[in-house]
Amino acid sequence: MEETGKREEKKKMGETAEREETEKNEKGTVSKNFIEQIIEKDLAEGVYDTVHTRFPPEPNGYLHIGHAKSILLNYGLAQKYGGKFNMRFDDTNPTKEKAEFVESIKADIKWLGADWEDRLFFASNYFQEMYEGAVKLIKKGKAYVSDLSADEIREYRGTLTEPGKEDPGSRRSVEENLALFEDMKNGVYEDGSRVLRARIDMASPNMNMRDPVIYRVAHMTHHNTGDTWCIYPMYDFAHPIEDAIEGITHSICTLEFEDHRPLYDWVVRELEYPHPPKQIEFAKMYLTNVVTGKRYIKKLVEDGIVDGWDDPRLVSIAALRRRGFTPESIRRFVELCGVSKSNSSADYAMLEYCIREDLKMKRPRMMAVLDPVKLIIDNYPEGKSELLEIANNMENEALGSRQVPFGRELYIEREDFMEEPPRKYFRMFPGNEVRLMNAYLVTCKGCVKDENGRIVEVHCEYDPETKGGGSADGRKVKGTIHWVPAKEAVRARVRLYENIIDEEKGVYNEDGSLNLNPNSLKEQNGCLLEPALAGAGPEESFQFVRQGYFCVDYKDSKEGALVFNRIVSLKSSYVLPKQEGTK
RNA sequence: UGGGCUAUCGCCAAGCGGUAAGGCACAGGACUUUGACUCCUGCAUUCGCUGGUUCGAAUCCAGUUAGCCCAGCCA
Repeated sequence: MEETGKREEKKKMGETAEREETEKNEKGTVSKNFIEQIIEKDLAEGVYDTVHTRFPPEPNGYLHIGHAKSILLNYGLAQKYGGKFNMRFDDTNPTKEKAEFVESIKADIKWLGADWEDRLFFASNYFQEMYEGAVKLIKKGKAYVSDLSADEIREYRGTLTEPGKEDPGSRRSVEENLALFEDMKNGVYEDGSRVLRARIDMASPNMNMRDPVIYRVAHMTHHNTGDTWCIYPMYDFAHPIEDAIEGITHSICTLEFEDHRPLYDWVVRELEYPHPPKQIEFAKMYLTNVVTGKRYIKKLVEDGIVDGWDDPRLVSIAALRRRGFTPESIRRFVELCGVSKSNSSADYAMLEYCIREDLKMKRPRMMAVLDPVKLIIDNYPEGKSELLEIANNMENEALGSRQVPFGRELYIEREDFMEEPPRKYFRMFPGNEVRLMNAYLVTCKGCVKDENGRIVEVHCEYDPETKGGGSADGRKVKGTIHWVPAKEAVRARVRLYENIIDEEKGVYNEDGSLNLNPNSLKEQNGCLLEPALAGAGPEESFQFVRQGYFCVDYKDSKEGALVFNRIVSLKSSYVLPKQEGTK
C-alpha cells in the first residue's frame, strides 16, 4: 500500500517533490524500478491502457531461484497495476521438452504464489496461427525456403565483423516458396534439409537480423500436439506471436535477448498485429556461489553427492522449499534485490536474512539439543518431576504455550559446558551459575568423565526459589542455556548444511568442474528434542532456540523417526573457541 | 577488431543538472530468560577513468577503460 502522505507543501518544489514523497512506503523503499517507470509512462501516454504480463518457461527442466525473480516480477507488475498475468509454456521445440516438467513448473509457481487464474497457455496451441503468419510473410516476400545445411547457413551468415552472403533460396518466387513450405509442413522433407528464413538483412551488424531461420523441420512427437506438426517455429518468430495473441503488453525477458528485440519488433510489425507488445529486458540475478547449471546438478545427482533436484543444498524452487524456505521469504528476497540492467549476484546472506525475518514471529521457538551431554541436578529430589508451561514464542503470544517436563536429569548442549572456560565464556563451568531456560538457576558443580576423558555427566545444583528462571533477590546471570528432559526427550536426526560450494575458491575449478565443499552436509543422529516436537509434521518449521530455524524433511522424516533440516542458523556474535578434545 | 548492454560503499540498489536514499553485510554501544530479537551509532567529500559544457555534473557532451551478451535448424 502506498502511503497517501498528503502533507501541505512546505517546499515550493511542487509536484515532483510531493510525488517522490508519496512513493515512500512503510519499508522505506522509495523508487520505482526502470520497468515500472516504463509501464507508468506507457499508461500515462496511452500506449497501453492495461498491463498484461506473462511467465513463459520452456518445459525443459526445473525452476530455480533465478526463475523466481522473473515469475514474481511479472506477477507483481500485473498485481501492482491491476492487470493480468499469464502462465505460458514456450514449447516450440519438441526435442527438448517433456510433459513432466510442465507439472513441476506449475507446482513451483503455485507454491511461490503467482496466480495465473484461468490463463494457462501453451505456445504449441498457437502453431496454426504461427503457420499462417509464416505463409503471410512468404506472400509478402518477407520469407523464403532455404536448402542450405546448418553448416552452410552458418558459413553464409558471415562473422561478427564481416557481412553475410545471400542465401540462394532467397531468389525463389513467392509461389515456389509457398509450395516448398507447404511440403515442409506435409512432411516431404527430412529434418534439417530445409528451413524457412525471414528475409531481412544479411549485412546487418546484428547477427539476429541476418535472415534468421524461423521454421525448421523436426519429425518428432510433441508433448502437447503429438504428431500433428513436423515443422516448428523458432523462438524469435514464435515468441512475439504468442505475446500478441495473448494481448501481452510488456514482454519481460532477460538481457541476453536485447539483440533479439529488433527481430521481435520486426515480426510484430510484418504480421501487423494491432496492439504490439513491448519487449523489456532486465538483468537476471543469482546468488553468489550457487549451482544452477543442469549439467552440473545432473552430475551431482549421478555422483550421489546430492539426493536429487530438491536436495536442500541446491537452489531449485523445490530444494528451497524442502530446506524450509517460505514463499514469503523468497518474495521478500526478490523484492530486496531490486530490478536493474546490470549483471549482479546477491549475497546468500540476504536470503538468510529474509527467511529469519519471515519465521521470527511466525514459528514456535522450541528446545532441541543437537549434541547432548547429561546434566544432573544433584539437589533435585530423585523421582520428582514437574511440568513447566512455556510460551511458544515470547514475542508472539498468539502462538500459545506448551508444557515441558522437568526433572533431575536433563540433557544440555555439549558445547554449553567447559571444564576450563576461556575468557568471556558464560555458559556452564564449575562454580558458575546459569539459567536453564524457563526453568531454574543452577550452579555448576563439575563433571564426570569416562576412561577416555570424555565428559559423560555434568553436575549442578539448583535454586528452588528461581522457578521459571527469575530470581527473587534480583541477581543476574550472564548465561541462559537450553535443555531437554532426559526421560521424555525425543530422538531425532538433524542435518546441518553449509554451502555445497567451497566459497573461498568460487564455484568452478580451472578444469571447469565444481569446487565442492566436503562439509556441506553434516548429519547429527542422536539429537534430543523436547517432547512437544514429537508430532511435528512434514514441512513444519521451528526455531530451535539458540540454534537456528529447522524444518521437518518431508521426504525422509517419519513419525517416530524425525528428520530436521536446518534452514538457517541464528546470527551469532560469539565464536566458540576451538575445542581440543576427543573427536 | 562489428553490434548491443552495463559500470554509484564488501553485496544489491536509488539517483533523471542543484550539491550521494535505502537494504544486506560489517563494527561499536544499550537492552536481553535465545551471545538471538529490538534499539541507538558508525560505515562513498564521492559516483570506472580523462577531459569539456555549466554558477553548479553521478546526472549533459567527447574520449577512454573494464565487464556481460550475440556468429543454434536452443530458449
